[in-house]
Amino acid sequence: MCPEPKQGCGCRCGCEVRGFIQPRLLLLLAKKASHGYELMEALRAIPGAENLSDPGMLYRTLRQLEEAEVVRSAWDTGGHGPARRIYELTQIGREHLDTWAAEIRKTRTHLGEFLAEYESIAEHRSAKPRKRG
Amino acid sequence: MCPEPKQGCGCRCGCEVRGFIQPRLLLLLAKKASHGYELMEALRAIPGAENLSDPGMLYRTLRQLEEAEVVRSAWDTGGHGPARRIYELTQIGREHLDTWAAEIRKTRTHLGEFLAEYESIAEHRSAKPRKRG
DNA sequence: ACATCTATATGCGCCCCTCATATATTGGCA
DNA sequence: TGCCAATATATGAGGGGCGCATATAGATGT
Repeated sequence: MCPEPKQGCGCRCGCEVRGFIQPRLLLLLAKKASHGYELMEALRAIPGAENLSDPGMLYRTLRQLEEAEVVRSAWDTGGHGPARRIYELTQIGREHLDTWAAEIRKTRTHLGEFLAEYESIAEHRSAKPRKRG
Repeated sequence: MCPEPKQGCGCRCGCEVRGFIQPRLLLLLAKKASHGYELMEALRAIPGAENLSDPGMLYRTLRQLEEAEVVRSAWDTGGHGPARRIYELTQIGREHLDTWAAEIRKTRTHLGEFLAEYESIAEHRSAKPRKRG
């Protein structure tokens, strides 16, 4: 999106959903209780979620979610490496995930409507020569 | 998404695409050259884009887009009200819109994949009684 | 002894966005 | 004539999301 990405305009240059790390984490935790590092690697493996795997953002989000009682954590010292903080969803968390899913469904619809309108214009544009710009 | 939206947690509580006002404006301008106030009302009329119609964000974005040579403007003093700044897309702007559309298509796909996975879990969840949370 | 991997955590700074505010022109109405 | 509303553009303050760098520390391998 940046006119000159290499000149460091600072913008994000992409179409990303704000706060999307939250539903990603909730969905992962809905499948299986897990700890931060594992969630980080899971995000890294999901197409379209790679950039959500930043540890800074990740651990801060997990803390926020716990503060909001969306997740619950407990230390696990039984593993092989350093101690891990195991997170699991609460009932509130499951409800949050449902809410997120509804919002995401709406957003997806709106993106579809945008694309439909774009395509009708692009089609029209390719049908005749462009004016200079 | 906020645990306590009424207590003013400050978060956005929704699934919104970052910087989405940009492609919205580009698409509107691709259809017809226009000025800020008209674009604002157009956004207000689009389902899912109502919250993009803030004048502060709008005029600042238009200035940024002009700075980046994505749009071009000229004063129109012939109308009935105060002078209007008429914006139109440049060639760079049309290319930006194409790039945005490609990104949006990707994001839409990723949202779809998220929802598919969510639904398989929600289905599984509703098939048997939930554990306490 | 030392590097590497695993694992969690904090600090800095930019940018997007919301909300409030300022200003000028035009038109309607009493 | 005086006043308010609508039209139209623009700036300022403040907060949160996010990217990037950095710190810490236990466990493992050589």
